[in-house]
Amino acid sequence: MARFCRTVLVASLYGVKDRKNWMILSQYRGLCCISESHELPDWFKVRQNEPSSDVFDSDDDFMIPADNQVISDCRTVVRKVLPGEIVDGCVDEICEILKNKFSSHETVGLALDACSVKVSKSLVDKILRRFNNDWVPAFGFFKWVDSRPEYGKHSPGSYDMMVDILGKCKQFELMWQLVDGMMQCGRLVSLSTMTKVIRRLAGARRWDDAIETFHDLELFGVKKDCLAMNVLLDSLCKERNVNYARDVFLMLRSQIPPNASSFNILIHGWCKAGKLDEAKQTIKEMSDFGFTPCVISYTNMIEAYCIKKDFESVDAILAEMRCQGCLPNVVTYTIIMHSLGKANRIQEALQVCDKMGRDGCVPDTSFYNSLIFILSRAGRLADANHLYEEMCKDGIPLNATTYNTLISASCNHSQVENAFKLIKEMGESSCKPDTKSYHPLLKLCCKRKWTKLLTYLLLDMFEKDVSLDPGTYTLLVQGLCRYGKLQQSCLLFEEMVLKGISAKPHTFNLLLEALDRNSIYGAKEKIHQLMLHAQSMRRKKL
DNA sequence: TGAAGTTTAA
Repeated sequence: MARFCRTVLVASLYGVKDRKNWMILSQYRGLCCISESHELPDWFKVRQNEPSSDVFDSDDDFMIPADNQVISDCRTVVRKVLPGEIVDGCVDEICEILKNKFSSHETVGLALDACSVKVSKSLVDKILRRFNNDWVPAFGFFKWVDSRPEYGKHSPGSYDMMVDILGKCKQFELMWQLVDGMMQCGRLVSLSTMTKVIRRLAGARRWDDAIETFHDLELFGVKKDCLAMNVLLDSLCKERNVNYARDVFLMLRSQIPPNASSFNILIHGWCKAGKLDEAKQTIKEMSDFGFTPCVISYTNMIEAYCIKKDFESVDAILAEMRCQGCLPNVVTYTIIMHSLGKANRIQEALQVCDKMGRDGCVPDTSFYNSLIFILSRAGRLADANHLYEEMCKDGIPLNATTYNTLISASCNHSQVENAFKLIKEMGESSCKPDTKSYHPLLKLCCKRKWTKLLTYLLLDMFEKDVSLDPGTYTLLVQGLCRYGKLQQSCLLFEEMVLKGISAKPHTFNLLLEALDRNSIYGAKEKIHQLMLHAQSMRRKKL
């Protein structure tokens, strides 16, 4: 029954020559949940090099429907099909509801009141993980659960996840309200909570706020110790403000004794910023303070020279390490091999593998991933695939990066079917596909104007709860616009802005120019309004 | 993600 309804729905969707898919995708994501297993639709099975305007329609006449009839029809069908048949546990039932569009997090609760599932702690965490890019449904659900008398209190872990989601989506006012709420509920705020707050503030370039939060830690019952200081230093360094990190460090170190990590964090910050003199100076300070520079300190320096392609200096540091009795490890070797590969020095890169073996250092997943990357970049996709097989055979665990690297390589070599095979395998393995897995395929579809395949991929993403992140929206809006799919581009742009994701000025301009060129003034006005809306939202956030 | 390394990025 379920399969039948899905088929009918999908068929009717594709039957209308793509016109309404985009509206449905944008307006009613729940549609995608009706499939129990996913297969490639027939039209995909035609090979890409066989000309078939029907399959890879490069000029479909997409139109926005005048009313929302299609959407409400789909809702009716989906509702009829749902109970008991397709819903696999409470998680799916709740996701089904949460995938609708909500104007605010308050309205989410009203929609959820209609369902009668038993909420458990693990269910809350699963839902939060699935909606970690969509704060409105996540927060609405979180509040709704909180209001149910039988649930009790959220666990500190769930609170921390929610804090992180709000921070990631730059909802800082709500984030602070939640932290205050945690304070009122007892001693729920921990260093882990405040770590999320500090990292997200620094990530939004609110460096002063991040520093102020550190100074206020004790108000939240969290100790201002070396561990907390390191979180602040690391957040500042990772968000490219190593100068701030240094100032904070100089200010704090008389009150809070640093450890070796504090120095290594700073060394890493300087190295990433390409400031090698400062990095060397910090290594000296580290020794003066009584900490011996370790493999991490040296590896940071090596990475900085690798970025500059200064492999002679890399060798000099390796020699110095040996003198100090500090042996390079798999991380050191990965960095060197990767950089040689990127500098098109493949032979030398491969020699690193031998050298590592002689040192008795065992390759790990990241090392393999790196090797797969440089081999495919050098056009040796067959060797890369062979390595992947070797990993499977030798029991070296694969991770999402292994798959994502291979998918991207396959797309770059126009091996679309291999990319699909990998994404399918991924779904069946323990590492689930994420936005990065789909990214290269989406990009290729935009470039080749494969609208149907693109629609299929988006359906597949929604089905697997892979939410679109800002990068993917940007890719789609720009990609569709560049390749002449202006209306689809506008729709996605609208969805992006309404979700509170800030678009880059470049994206605005690209769209406006294209609409101008095509004299589509109505849409131009609409995009302009959305742009103003986005700007005022951004101002509110600041 | 979080004291160092791997994919993605106009």
